[in-house]
Amino acid sequence: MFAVMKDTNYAVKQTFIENFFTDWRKILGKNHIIKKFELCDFTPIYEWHLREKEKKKQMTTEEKKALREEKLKQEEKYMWAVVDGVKEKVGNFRVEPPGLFRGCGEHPKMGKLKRRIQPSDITINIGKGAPVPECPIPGECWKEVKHDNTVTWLAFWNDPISKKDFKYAFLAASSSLKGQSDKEKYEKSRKLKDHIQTIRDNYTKDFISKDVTKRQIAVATYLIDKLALRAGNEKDNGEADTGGCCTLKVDNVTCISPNKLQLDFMGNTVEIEELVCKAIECFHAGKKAGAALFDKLDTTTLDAHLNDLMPGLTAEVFRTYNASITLDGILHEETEDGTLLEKIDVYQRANKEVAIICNHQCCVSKSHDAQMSRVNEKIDKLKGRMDELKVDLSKVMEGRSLGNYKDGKPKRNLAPEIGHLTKSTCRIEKKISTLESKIEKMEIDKKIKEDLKTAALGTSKIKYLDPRITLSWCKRHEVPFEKS
DNA sequence: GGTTGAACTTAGTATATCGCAA
DNA sequence: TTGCGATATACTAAGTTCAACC
Repeated sequence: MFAVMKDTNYAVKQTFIENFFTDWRKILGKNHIIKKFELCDFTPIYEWHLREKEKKKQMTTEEKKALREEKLKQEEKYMWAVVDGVKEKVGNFRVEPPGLFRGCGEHPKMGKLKRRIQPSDITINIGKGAPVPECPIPGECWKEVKHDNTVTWLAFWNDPISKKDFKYAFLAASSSLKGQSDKEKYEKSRKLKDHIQTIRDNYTKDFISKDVTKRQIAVATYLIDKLALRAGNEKDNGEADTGGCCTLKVDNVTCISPNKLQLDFMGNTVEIEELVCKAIECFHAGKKAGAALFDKLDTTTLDAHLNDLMPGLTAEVFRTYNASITLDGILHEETEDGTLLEKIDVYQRANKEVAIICNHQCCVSKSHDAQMSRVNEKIDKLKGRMDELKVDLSKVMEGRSLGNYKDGKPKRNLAPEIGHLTKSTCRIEKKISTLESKIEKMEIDKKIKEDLKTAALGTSKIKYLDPRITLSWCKRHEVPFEKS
């Protein structure tokens, strides 16, 4: 497990190594010859792993296909569950295999061994009288078989890394159960549309409330609405150190008077209301680094307040609402009668805008730099060609010969006689202008690529954009749904 | 009224697959 | 046909919410 991770940056992190070695030594036992991590050479195992990977890569398409079909055949019987008489797809029917825990950020438990899950760890939830799924390991049995029809999970086990956490087997996202709850989510966010003006008026008033708690609630709601922050629950020590709105520390937030704000986990400074800036400066006063910005606030308090404003309103609803309405707005404003590609481009840009609002990030891809320099090369080449054309143009203007190409062949003289001057300069000029727009387009593409190297579009599309907005736009503008 | 914990949603990453241009 | 980049999917960690409990 460790050797396979040799080329990741986990393998060089002290916490990761320490946690890994502690757990490994437990397995090795006190008297084992292996005592020091530094003396272990994992290279042979790593090289074996690389060879196996290469073997897999070398397989022909048919071999891969056969393998896939064989796997599918074996899994078929685990892929479905009958719920209220309807066959539904199961999301995850495999337990998490053993491995080394990979937490996000500087997680204190990274590298710990995630042990194998046994049938005796697993609780099954099925209908009363339904046949109990056969335990796949002979001689072992399930921890428990329950018949709870008030929950949607099919099975669960305790997370071996964080004992108090559970891992569940649920139905797939395409199941009617998940679809139904998705629909309810989007209906709720549509309902917010009818309340949003009142809510915004309300918190704007409270920016200057004498009551500190009220003022903190107002500013927190504003940040959630305006910057699409997530709620920010308290977490135990021993978990990843990340934060949302309610857990903001004074050092996460810098005010730039009179109306700008810098959040350390977001790239740019953002423009905010001056009164919000003043309020935040006030919340800062007298606090040391590491202190909570909203000391009078937690998610329970905040959600209670939101629930008063609109039944069922929570912090997350603002994100869904703002994401979906942004998509709708951009699609309405910017879609023009154009080619299919142009329409899809509008959709993409709207999607990207939403991803930026929701701060959906990803790592820069390994090949990003290489891709960029390839684009740069292409642009340079085109620019070189452009310079040549310009020289040609001036020569033609002066009635001179164009000379030869590098390979010695004479350049096609576009204007052998002065009489054709206008026509030939036109042709060169036209070439120059198409080249110009080509370069321009590439420069724009390059900029977009660079700007969005850390933006992930998938999450907002699946979790925050009401599919009905996309569907109706597709219908209106004759774009096939699967292209959006 | 605050705390805890169960259940469920959201998020990011590794990997597989797709689709298009060279 | 191939190889690359874009896109989809699988996986699992991290987060939210709500209700039970004390």
